[in-house]
Amino acid sequence: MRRSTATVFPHTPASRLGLSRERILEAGLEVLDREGLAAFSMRRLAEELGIGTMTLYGYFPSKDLLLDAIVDASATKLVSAATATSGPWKQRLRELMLSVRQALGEHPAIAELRRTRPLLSPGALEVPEAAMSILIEAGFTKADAARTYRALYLFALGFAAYGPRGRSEDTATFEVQSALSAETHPVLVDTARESAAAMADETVFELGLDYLLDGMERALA
Amino acid sequence: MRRSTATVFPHTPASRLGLSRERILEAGLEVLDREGLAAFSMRRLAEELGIGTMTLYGYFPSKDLLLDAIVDASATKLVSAATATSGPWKQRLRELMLSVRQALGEHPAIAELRRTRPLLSPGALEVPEAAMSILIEAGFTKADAARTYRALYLFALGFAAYGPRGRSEDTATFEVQSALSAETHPVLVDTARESAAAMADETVFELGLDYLLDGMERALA
DNA sequence: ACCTGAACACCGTTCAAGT
DNA sequence: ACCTGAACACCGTTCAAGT
Repeated sequence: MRRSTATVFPHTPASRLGLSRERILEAGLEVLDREGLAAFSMRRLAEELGIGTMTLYGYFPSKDLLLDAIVDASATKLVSAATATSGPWKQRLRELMLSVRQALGEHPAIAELRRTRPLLSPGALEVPEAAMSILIEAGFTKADAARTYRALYLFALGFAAYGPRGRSEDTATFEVQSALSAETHPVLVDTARESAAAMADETVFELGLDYLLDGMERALA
Repeated sequence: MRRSTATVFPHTPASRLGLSRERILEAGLEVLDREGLAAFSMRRLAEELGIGTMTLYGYFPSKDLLLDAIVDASATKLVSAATATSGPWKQRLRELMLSVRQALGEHPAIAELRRTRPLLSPGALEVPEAAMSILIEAGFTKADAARTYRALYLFALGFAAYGPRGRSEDTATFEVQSALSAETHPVLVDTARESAAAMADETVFELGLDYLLDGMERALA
């Protein structure tokens, strides 16, 4: 149902203000990136574009559908990354998941939005198409390939949504230490610096991804 | 700063309405579970409790701090799960992560809230304390143990926040198939049933967890 | 002391009107 | 045809007042 936006509002009206759905989506993504989902409102976006709030409703029937369209548009950009290469399956899958993670990481608000908006536009499906192709070639059954891709994707989403968020390592250290006492949490106290560093560590994605790929390799053998 | 709630509002006032912070948190979690974060409002919660909206502000200084307290309270329940057992490190860690996943899955709105609320209350720290202890015993360095736990935890959060959500397998199949064409997505079309099943499959968590644990074992060797 | 209604500055969206 | 202000039913929170 939600996907019918494009057919309900099929073409750009002859705007007197230089408006178009694309222009609105672009500005919407900017506001999301800059101020976050919580600050995103129809009134705020209209102000950004210098138009009346209700003008937006000539291009998108609701805030929800506008957000869906922003998610779709930003997902389509993944296509080029997905159309990659040849080589050993582990390496190809690794590169694909790294590009997924990068794409998710560039727009943190998008990852948040995806929680309630499963992504099924053609552009967004390039990644699972490529991943499933690699997995089946590697020797997984259809069912195992699907479940395995799902595990990889959920890890990438988890990292994008809950991973490092600009917070500095020092801040994290302070936060961890101030909540601890040596009697109740001896190990965490002893590893406070390392735990704080891990929270800010972007390479945790690659660490987890390599654990997953190695575990997959073992399951194939 | 956010954690100072408890000291700013240290005790339950002598309520004429049988109110207490605990009672409010309990009702808040019920509303979150039943209606989701989007529907949660101070007015809605007050209505649920049969009190004036502003009465809530005598117990919690803001909606944000009330939500923090709900997250903390629900996290503390994990303690018992964390105080588990002996045995091989893989098995102990596996059980611990399964209990984390179960706890996160029982209250989906909590997983959503954690996105912007790092959890540092003493109760919530039992799990990382136990996990780090197992990992160091297994032979990981402090830094690798911290990064590895982080990867495991991000996978659990990803599954809780983005995993199966009651949607039936049939619905998922329909949604996947209706977006596909055989020319552009041959593999997905060929595996539509399996891909849809994977989206609804609760055991994907265990699959990914076992991949991670096997990969970790290999890294130790 | 505990509790609360009115009011303010927000929000998404309907509807009727303006060009 | 495209664009929009007023109005409605919401929201979190301040403030002053009620018991």
